Amino acid sequence: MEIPKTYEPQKAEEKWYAHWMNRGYFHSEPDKREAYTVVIPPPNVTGVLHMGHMLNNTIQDVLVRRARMLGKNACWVPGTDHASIATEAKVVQKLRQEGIKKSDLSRDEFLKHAFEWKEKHGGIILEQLKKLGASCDWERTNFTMDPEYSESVINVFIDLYKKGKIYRGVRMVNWDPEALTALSDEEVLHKEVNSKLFYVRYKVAGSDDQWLTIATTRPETILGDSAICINPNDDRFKHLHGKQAIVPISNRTVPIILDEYVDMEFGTGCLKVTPAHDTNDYELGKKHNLETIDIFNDNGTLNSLGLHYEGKDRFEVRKLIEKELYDKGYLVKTEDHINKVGFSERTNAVIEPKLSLQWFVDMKEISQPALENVMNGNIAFHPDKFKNTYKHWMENIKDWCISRQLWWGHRIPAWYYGSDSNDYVVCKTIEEAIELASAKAGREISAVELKQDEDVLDTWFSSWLWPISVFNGLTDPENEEIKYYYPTNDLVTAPEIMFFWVARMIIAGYEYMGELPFRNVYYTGIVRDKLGRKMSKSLGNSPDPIELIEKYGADGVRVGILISSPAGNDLPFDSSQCEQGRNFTNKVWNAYRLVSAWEVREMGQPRSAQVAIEWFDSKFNAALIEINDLFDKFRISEALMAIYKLVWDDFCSWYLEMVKPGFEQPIDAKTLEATKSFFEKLLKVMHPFTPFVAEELWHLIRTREKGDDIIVSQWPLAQTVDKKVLNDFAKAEEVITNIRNIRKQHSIANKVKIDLYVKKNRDLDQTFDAVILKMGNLSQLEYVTDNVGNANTFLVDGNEYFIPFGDSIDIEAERQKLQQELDYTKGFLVSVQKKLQNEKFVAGAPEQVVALEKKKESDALEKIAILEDKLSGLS
RNA sequence: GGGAGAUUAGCUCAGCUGGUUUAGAGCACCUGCCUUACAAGCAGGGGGUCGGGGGUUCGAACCCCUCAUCUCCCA
Repeated sequence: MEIPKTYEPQKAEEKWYAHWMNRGYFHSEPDKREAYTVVIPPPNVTGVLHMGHMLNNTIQDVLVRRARMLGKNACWVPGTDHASIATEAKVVQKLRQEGIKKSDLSRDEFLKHAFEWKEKHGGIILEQLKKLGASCDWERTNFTMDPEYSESVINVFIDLYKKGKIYRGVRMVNWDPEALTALSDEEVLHKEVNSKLFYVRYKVAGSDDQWLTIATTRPETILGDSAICINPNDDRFKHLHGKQAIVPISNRTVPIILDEYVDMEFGTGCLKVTPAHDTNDYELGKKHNLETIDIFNDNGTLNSLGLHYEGKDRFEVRKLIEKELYDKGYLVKTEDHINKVGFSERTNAVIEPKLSLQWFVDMKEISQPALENVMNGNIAFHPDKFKNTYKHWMENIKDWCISRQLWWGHRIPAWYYGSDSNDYVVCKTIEEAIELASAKAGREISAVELKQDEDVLDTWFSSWLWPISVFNGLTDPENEEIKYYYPTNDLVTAPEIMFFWVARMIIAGYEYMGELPFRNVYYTGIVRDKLGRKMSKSLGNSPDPIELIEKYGADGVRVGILISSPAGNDLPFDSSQCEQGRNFTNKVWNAYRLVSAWEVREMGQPRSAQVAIEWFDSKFNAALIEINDLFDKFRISEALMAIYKLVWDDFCSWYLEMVKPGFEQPIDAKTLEATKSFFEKLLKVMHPFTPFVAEELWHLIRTREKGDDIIVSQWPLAQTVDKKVLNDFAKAEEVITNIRNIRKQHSIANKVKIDLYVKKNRDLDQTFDAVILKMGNLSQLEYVTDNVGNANTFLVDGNEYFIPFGDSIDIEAERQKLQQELDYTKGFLVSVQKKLQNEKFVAGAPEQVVALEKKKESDALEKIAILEDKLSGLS
């Protein structure tokens, strides 16, 4: 059968993925083997695969496939996240297109739409992961709103409440006026924007014409001012102590207070205090007992306290009020100003600090073990520089606002029965609520009187339980699976969600399992485009991963995305890398084509093949040891590069060329067998990176029993490395390269056989002479004692090599070449001798270092003598 | 404003406890080859005063100081 000249990935990918699924290789059940567990960072249920997912999941698959081959019981749990804000926003938008307003729907009606949307779009991303080759245990697919999962979330809320770690309170929160919900600090992105600094003057109360001037970026909030604050040490304003000021437009009289918080350098040194609309002002307000005047509606328009601006949007009011202040003579001047403004991560709306009644988790105490166990290395970060960032955050951890004014998510299990802010109970069911509320109120409370909290929990309040809840560790703590699979082994994720997710999973792990959730965290970088921009939908600079897979094959894309992606470094992605990956799969394919064409005949094994096998055996083992070590250090892309070079350079370019019989010549059985067995080992180490082509070739290279699949084969065991063989071969390689060079310089075709003479000045191992003969296409290799005249020469390890060419030799070129080498060697000698002449070096440096320098010196001297001798012989 | 990290070839990165390094790899580039596995290939080659300056040391890409530039995180 004719084997195609290029590898065709599509068919192989479909065939083998289906085969793996049918054989149940991805499925894991607890057994006696050591468990290796990875939980997927659950993508948004309605999301689609982007390059970040590709990177992240390829790394996970590489780790999982290798663990499986190491004989571990590998379990990779997939699933999706309900992503409350993102999903709800999408559903709202879709309904709007259909002419339905969310506010016209009841909660249940809305949730029905949301679930329909989830059924329709949910899980697309998981299907896409299959195309990539992800070997997830699909029977274990989880969703953060699955009934049992939801139960854990609610249980944890109740438990933390009972422990006094969850409280309800009025706090300054980040308000998203578009999504109409509170956000956690982590969901707010701060960006620099060009804005204006407005200088506005306030009249000092009781004076005729005494003014003070404040500077603000938000003049519209003047209507909510409750004080003016100055630094008590500011000599400029001593005369204002104890006075009051009149707020422009609203004409309210507010106190002038003193606090060292005010930066005397910034603006005018006078600060307007608006406790309802600025976090720092809120703190000031609390300290000085100021009135809190909230002038905004939830959607960012002004309310009745905004006077004649009622109903207008905050940004519109900013423009209008500027004019009014100017017209009335309050606006002193404006300046251009760059400041940082918070934006909603989801809706990109400008965040409004807003006072509201929300639920919080008290983080101080429960986060302690999470900090300790990362700092002491029980949980390892790769790269570990992220420990610093983590430490900084954990040491300054703030309480976590967990309530969201949304419907899509886990509804807060709190039940209200009265008008007092304390008239509520926290429990799972309305039946319990009736009981608890009655007890608390001291009277019979009926179901009708009870109203469940309208809010849902922050999505991360469910994802932080992910490594536990996918094994039902909270609802069924004694079950076999949680005991077997938890703690999981490695987590692969992006540093952006270190606080959102990683830190909180660690916290939940210690709080609920008394143990770490995973041992290693591998942080990937951000995938960027060629220009260094983050890949994003809005920029349209992100290639569609599925199209890439169709074009380059899944293996090609996997290689392309990993080839230059060290942990924690951003990955500037360019599709040419996938081309490199595809070329690699094609190279291996063609190596197979070559080997498959060889026919065995009973014959002796050529010497060149025999030594080639000896060499590659050591070479492979040396590389395997390195590859294992790189894996242990989570240096995944370096491991891939080591494999790439082992396969392409060592196996294809050297080994196969050495054992390859002449055109249409047969091969001996021993060499073919050794070659096939090397090939199999190479396919095994390739398999985690390029699973499809590896499986395909595994089955082509030999007929296999049922169940003999590479995915479940045993990872090669590293055997002994003969360093002498490697060393001797390196010298033979150098000789061959020199021969090729001379051929090229003199345009001698590869087909033309040439002679090589060797003058032995030193011990010379002749093991690889047969290889030199073959690879150099020599007619003979002869050892001589005298110089050979009229020849090209080169030096390897102190021995002289001659290739005579009769008349064709270009003496001048040869002289130049020798002179160049001589100059370099002399320069080198000088640098070595400088060291050796330095008495302090000889006295101070370790013996070995000095001995090495001496060896370098003698080698250089010897080389110089030979080169000079040759040069003089040329004239 | 606070914190972390980075700066090595055109690009992306290695270089681990300072000494086998007048610095390595892959890609890109240049030259020659359609050599009968692969032109998605083969063979060969060029390219870096290790961001600038100062210091410690017998010895610095590596340690210290300083300046510059960039990235990320937090407020």
